[in-house]
Amino acid sequence: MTDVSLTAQLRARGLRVTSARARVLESVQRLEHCTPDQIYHHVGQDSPSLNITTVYRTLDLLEELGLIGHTHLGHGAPVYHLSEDQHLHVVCHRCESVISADSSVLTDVVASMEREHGFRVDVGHVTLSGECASCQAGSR
Amino acid sequence: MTDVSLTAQLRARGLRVTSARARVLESVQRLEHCTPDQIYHHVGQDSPSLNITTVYRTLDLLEELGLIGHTHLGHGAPVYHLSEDQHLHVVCHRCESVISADSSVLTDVVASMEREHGFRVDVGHVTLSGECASCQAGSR
DNA sequence: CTAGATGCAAACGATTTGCATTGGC
DNA sequence: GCCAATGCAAATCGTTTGCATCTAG
Repeated sequence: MTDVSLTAQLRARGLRVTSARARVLESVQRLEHCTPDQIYHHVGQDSPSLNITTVYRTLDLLEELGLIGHTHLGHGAPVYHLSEDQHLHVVCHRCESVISADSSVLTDVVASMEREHGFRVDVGHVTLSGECASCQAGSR
Repeated sequence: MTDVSLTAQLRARGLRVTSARARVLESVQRLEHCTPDQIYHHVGQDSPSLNITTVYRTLDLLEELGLIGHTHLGHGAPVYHLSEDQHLHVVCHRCESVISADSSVLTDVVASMEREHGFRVDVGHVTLSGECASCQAGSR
């Protein structure tokens, strides 16, 4: 289904349908939350492997097409995910663990940003950070 | 006042009170939302200038002391701000402009993350991203 | 005087760019 | 065959590390 969508989107823009594009999209789908480097290694398990540069360029393209999105969990590399799995990322800045929360917790925030600032929040791109339950317990 | 606090915090930990530390803290205070590089240049307008390495090390220290905090507006460098100006950062991923919103819009989200996941959200570290009003108008 | 702070240069990880080659259409 | 897509190497950006020197206490 994403596949059909990819081909359609590429054709619609006069871009070429290549195996690199399909393979990167599959990896994002499979790995769920993944950095460019993880995708590079995952794709590279097949042969021939893709160049890391191509992974970066393809991720940018897939994002422009609206098929994937990314968020920043912290200082490091961004993580990519399919646009269709829309959820909120929550990361602990002590132990780096990530939990996914339902994006509905932001419904009111989205509405008030829209109302007060005309700003349209992209929920899939939001990461909340703070301290998780076990780190709060441990740091005492 | 932040100054008194800095000296006190350093003394309390047996660390040294140096001009580099005071100058970096002043720059963060003055510049409001600033990257390590911007701080480096701002501090460097005086002489003698500080080394960029010292800026990084000092920012880490000031953050550990709880005097400053940082958030990630996007792909690039983090931005630092005084802990006392607690507000929510909102950035447009098209034009990169940043607006500050009152952190109270997150009150309910913070409460529900606490209740449902025992997770304590750090509001000063949160950045919402999306599309600002003028970019929405422009992209049509 | 001595440990902690700073400067300097080099290393590092993530990403981008320029340019030559390849491959969809 | 042509232009988009890819590979490759080098450049770039932000940040960290190792080590020598300096300075607050």
